[in-house]
Amino acid sequence: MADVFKAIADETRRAILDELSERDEQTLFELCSRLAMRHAVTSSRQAVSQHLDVLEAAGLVRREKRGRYTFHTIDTRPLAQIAERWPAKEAPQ
Amino acid sequence: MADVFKAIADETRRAILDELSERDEQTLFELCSRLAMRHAVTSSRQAVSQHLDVLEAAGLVRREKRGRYTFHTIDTRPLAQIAERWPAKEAPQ
DNA sequence: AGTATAGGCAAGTGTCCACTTGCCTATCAA
DNA sequence: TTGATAGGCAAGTGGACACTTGCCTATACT
Repeated sequence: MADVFKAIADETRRAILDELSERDEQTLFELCSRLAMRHAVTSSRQAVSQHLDVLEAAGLVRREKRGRYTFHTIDTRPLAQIAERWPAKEAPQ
Repeated sequence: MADVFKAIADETRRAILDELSERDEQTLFELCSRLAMRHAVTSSRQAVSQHLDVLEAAGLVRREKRGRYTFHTIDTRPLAQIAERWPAKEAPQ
């Protein structure tokens, strides 16, 4: 669970989640080009790949290999637990 | 908003939010002793104070000074926006 | 006035981490 | 089978940040 907090602490990884949230099942190269064009992310392919390692370790992204392509899918379930950990108070003044 | 992600990336700061979520309106010294006893946090007073600076900058903690005491209050509202940013998909398989 | 309590300010240190660089492997098309 | 595409592996580097240390200020109590 601590991995989830570390994962979303980085701006580039949040942009990756944004992008995967718009369009799922992207390959690494696809992600790189779309991040550059639509999210002003200039990171290299290796940098994005390392970010995907972190996101996968946190359970926020799943990888599925088919032939020479690896598709990436977002999994938002770990994020739901964050708001549940510190519940809103009953009566805001 | 980026400050919120940075703020909750740290284990000690999450423990501070846990503690304030259980008991609000604590002073710095009160927080330090309760963190040590109940959350196994061994950080110094200065360390906790610096963490509270970060939490305040993120809008997650408010400070209120009365006399020689400063009381700390949790504000969970910024956390609600996290789950909203990456909405859950409609039909999980 | 003097002392204890509650807390702030600021410089220094060590560690983690994002990113780069260079090279290697695997799959597919001609 | 040669080349292009898609991606992995690993070492090195620079900067951000959590934490300490030392000293200072302010409020309250006797």
